[in-house]
Amino acid sequence: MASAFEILAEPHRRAILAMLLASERSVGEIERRLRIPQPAVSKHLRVLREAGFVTATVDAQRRLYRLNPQPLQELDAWLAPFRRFWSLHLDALERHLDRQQRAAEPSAHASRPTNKARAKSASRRKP
Amino acid sequence: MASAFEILAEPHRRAILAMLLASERSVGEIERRLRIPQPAVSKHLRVLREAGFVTATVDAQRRLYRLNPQPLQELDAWLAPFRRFWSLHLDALERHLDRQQRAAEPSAHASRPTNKARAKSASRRKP
DNA sequence: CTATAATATTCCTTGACCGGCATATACAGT
DNA sequence: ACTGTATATGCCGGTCAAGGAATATTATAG
Repeated sequence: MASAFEILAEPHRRAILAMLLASERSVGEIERRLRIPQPAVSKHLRVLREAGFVTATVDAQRRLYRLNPQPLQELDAWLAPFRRFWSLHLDALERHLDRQQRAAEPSAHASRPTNKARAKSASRRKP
Repeated sequence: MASAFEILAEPHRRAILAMLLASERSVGEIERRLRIPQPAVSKHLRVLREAGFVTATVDAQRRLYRLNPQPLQELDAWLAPFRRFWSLHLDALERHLDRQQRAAEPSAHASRPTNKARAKSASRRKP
C-alpha cells in the first residue's frame, strides 16, 4: 500500500478517522460504534498506523488510537493547486455574470449586481 | 467505482488531472506526455468522466478533456474537519511552546516570544 | 467511397484487497 | 497458575480493478 488515496479509498478507514476526530478511541469502541468485526478493525488500524494516519498508545490491555494529521496535510497540499484552479474559475464565472448583468441592464440605476442573480446562474447541471 | 478516493487512488488518473490543470488536452497529448498506451488513457478518462472529474468536448476526431472542479471540491469539503483538527493542534503546540518560553526566561525583559523560537520548533519532521 | 487518424470498447488474465474464521499474543484479576 | 478480556495475526476464498492486445467506432481527407 502506498499513497494516501489508496488508504482512504476504504470507507471503513475513513469512518475510523472521522471517529478519531472527536477523541482517541480503543479498538473495542471502534468495533462497537462502527459495527464491524474486531479483526477487520485491527487490520484497518494497522494500515492506518503504517501509513502514519494514526498513532497508538498502550493502556493496559487496550490500545488507544489517535489521529496524526501529517498524511492528511500532505493530501491537503496535493489539493492546493486544484483549489487555485477552481477559485480562478469561480472568479471568471463571476466576472462573466457581471458582464451579463451589465448587458441586461443597459446603463440602468445601479452597477452592483444582485446576489440573487449570481446564485441562480451558478446552479449545477444535471441536478 | 464510487468515491472520489477510489478514483484518485490510481496514480495515472492523478497525473491526468494534474496535467489538465495547465489546460485542456486531447487523448493523444495525454498518451504521449504520460507515456501510457492509448486504451489505458481512454479507460482512465472514462472513469474520470463518469465520476465528474473531467468533461469532454469534441473537436473533429479528437476529444478535448478539461477539469471539472466539483468532485475535488467535495474532497476538499471532506477534508475540512481535519483541517480544523490540525490547526487546533498547531495552536496548542504554539501555546505550549510559549509556556516553555516563559519558563525558560524567568520573568526576564519581555513577554513576547520571539518568532525565531517558534519557527525553529515548528519545523517539519523528516524533511 | 476508401483510406487513415483519433478515440472508445471488449475480452482476458493477473494481482491486490477485503471480509470471515480460527488462532495467537498480551495483560489483568483472583 | 488459571480465566477472562482486549487486540493482533495467519490463512483462505471471493471480488474487482488495472493492463495488454485486438478490434470497433467515429470523423476527416482525398
